[in-house]
Amino acid sequence: AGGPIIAEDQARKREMRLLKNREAARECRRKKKEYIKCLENRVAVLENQNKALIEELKSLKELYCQQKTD
Amino acid sequence: AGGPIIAEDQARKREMRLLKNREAARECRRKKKEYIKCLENRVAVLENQNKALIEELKSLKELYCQQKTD
Amino acid sequence: MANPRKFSEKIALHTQKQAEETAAFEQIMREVSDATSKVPKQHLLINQSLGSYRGGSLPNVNHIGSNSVDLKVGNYG
Amino acid sequence: MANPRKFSEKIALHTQKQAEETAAFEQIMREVSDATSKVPKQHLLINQSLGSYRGGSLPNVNHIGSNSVDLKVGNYG
DNA sequence: GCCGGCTGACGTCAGCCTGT
DNA sequence: ACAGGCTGACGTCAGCCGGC
Repeated sequence: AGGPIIAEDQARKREMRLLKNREAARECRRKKKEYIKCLENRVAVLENQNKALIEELKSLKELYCQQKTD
Repeated sequence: AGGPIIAEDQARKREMRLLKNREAARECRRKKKEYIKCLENRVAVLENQNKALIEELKSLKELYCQQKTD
Repeated sequence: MANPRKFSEKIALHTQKQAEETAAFEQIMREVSDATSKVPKQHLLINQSLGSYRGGSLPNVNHIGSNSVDLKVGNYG
Repeated sequence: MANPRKFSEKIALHTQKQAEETAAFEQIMREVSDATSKVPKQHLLINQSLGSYRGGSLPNVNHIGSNSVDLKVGNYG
């Protein structure tokens, strides 16, 4: 009868799904890793900008206070 | 003979390792998730501080320029 | 050493840096606020109403269950 | 909408915000630099040697293979 | 040395959301 | 409704590194 034939089709369908999901999982892990690197790099950039802004604020404050005493 | 007994010990050793590694994997995934949340929260905090510092720098610059014209 | 393997140490390093940077941030904000509160010369004008408005909406990383701490900045007026 | 599921969209949002913030950062730095370069009154003193030193070491996230861009800040003197 | 704790990477299952 | 793409979470294997 046609039973085993249908079973073979379902088996191939399942293997296809597993293969697709396998590759998708690899790409997903890669993207997640890249996202973490993006976050760490963004933290580093914001850190440097914060330090530079604070230093600039200190300098400008000193200039402002010095000029205020004139 | 003592063959099967040794095999049973090795099997229990293996199951013990698998169990330990299972729980370790759960805790590791939890810590990784917490680390990502930490990074995202840190980015948000640095973002707000950056904006506040830029606004403060703008205000102080205007005050400095205004007083410079006296 | 600067980039540990364990996630616990990474979190510890980030929280420590965040605490230090927040302290330096609040300190410089207070210093600038104190310096600008003392009126320049003897003008005595109250021109600080607009121009120093800090009311940005917070980024809101996850909105629920994000364990966010110190997200909003204080008003150093 | 603000917190997409796909990692690609998250990365895109972060890179976009980083570009905007970097532009605003460089702009305000140039403005302050231009405002301070014009000597206050007619004093004409060169007192800008010390006090505006920017030479911090960079955080250095991974030191290898981190694809770090725009990590160092420029010298707006 | 070797052994155990943590983590990187894999494949699989279950679930959400979008487009058809 | 239903199939398909992405991702969250699981268990397993392999590998690194610190402590015994």
